[in-house]
Amino acid sequence: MDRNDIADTLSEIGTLLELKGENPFKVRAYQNGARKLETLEEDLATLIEEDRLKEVPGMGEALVQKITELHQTGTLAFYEKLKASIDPGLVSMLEIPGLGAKKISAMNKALGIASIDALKAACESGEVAALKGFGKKTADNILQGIANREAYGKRHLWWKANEVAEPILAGLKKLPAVAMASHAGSLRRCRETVGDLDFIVGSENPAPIMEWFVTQEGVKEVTARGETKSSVRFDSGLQADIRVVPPKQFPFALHHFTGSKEHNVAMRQRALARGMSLSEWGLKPVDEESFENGKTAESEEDIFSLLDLEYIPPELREGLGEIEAAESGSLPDLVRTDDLRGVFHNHTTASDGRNSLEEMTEAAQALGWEYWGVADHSKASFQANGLDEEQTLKLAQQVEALNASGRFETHVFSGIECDILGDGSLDLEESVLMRLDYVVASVHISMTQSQEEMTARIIKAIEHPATTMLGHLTGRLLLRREGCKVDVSRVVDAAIANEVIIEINANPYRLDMDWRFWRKASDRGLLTSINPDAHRVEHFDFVAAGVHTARKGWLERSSVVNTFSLPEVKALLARKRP
DNA sequence: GCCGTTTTCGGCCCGACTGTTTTCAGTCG
Repeated sequence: MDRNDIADTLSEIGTLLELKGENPFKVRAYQNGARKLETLEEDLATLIEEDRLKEVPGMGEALVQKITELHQTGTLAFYEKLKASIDPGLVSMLEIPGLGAKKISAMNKALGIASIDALKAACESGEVAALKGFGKKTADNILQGIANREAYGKRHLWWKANEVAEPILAGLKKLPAVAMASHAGSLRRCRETVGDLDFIVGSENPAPIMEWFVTQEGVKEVTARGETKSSVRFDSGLQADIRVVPPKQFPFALHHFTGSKEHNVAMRQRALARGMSLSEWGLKPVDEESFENGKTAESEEDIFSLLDLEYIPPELREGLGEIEAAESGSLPDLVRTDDLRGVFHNHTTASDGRNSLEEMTEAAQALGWEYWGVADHSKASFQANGLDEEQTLKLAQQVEALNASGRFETHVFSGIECDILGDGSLDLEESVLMRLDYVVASVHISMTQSQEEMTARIIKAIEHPATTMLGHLTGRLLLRREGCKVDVSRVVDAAIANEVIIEINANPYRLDMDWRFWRKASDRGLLTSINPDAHRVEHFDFVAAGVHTARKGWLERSSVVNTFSLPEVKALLARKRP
């Protein structure tokens, strides 16, 4: 069993123990162990073989034994026994908001409820409301939760959530009662999808802010309304929370609610090691009763500074080593959207794009870019009006003529998004591909191959002498479709060995290759290009989402080729065109 | 279940909000 499967099993053990009413800290130990396993720097097999797994923080005797058993045999007696003792229906009930292990367990004991359907029936019949500790309101909320789960029980694309959040944040900042305001949570950390929106406001006068917030356009339901904290749900199902705190507390609250949980735990531990207690309320000596005489902070920068740390940008706060890097002054100087000087991988009306070569060039110039590259589809993408050899060369001639005309200051590179066929060969003649400035090789067809087949196929395409970069590695569409199965580590190795760039496809539904792979890959020397995969001029804006992916992957400008100047990029592309 | 020069036992973050209570438990973040 590989480490991700083992991590899933540990996490599930945590959930099952919770339903059993086990010590919450034991539950946390399992969940922490699962996470540690997922983010292991070293190879699990090696660690087990050399008996060094116990050196990983959070891995004690019990976890090491269980992980070893799972790794070597693929099963775990403890887990099988635990699983058999708990009805799987109870586990699914945890997904209903407002229901936790205690209530589920209570209803199970008193009424024998062990499925969401049974729960729904018991709520409707009044049985749940009659239970001690429950009431009509609770039963109604459970029913509402079941209904919401069906209608809304999903995450939201960062891009779309941000479109809702931006006007709210702008509106909040204009309110007279508001001293300062920010978004927080996974939205601020720029995760590819977000569960809900979080807003933190600094103010001495919360009442008018609450009133404004719950009456915003698009608010369908006010799910909580307090003096300093409220929650609303929008038509789209997206939920938004707001918290108002005194201005003095704002930086601490902002830091706390930006998270991640793992980052916060590490920050608190760091504070404790210095005899201090850190929370959303402030930073104070451990032995002080209140935060009244605690440290003051004007901004998040001050909080990090008080703990002898460099400022950690929100995108990095995932508990993946950012605090250690901030301590040693080795945080990356993260790439920014305004570092970009151009983009590759874009489409025009020659294949399935909406705008012409000239319109796209004009838009690229308006963005201040020094260059952009046209990479229309190749003929295997029949549905996208892909180009054959003759059409490809014709488009390249048009590009050449446009550059020569001097109509635009922005230089246009001629490329192609060439399909990687089922056997790993490229869709167009090598002689044609070599005459273009660059080739983006992408998988669009035969997406359901086995991991072994797909990995070999992609590596073969990487080894093709004409390939400049690899397009959307897995082909995933967030919240819609899983990507194809591929051994990322081997693909990255092949790309480095063959001087091939792997793109960050910045389409908000793709963000592929995933940020989780980038830190390690760039450490090994892999370069990327942040590509909007634009099919119309407005899509150039997608690069902002791609930059988030790069930042979450710890990337600096030096790893992102489209931050390079025009001469530098020309030299880079020429490596593949001897 | 993990951890430790204050501890091998007793902590492990804790406050807001909700609903059901009549002073507090459960959930959430």
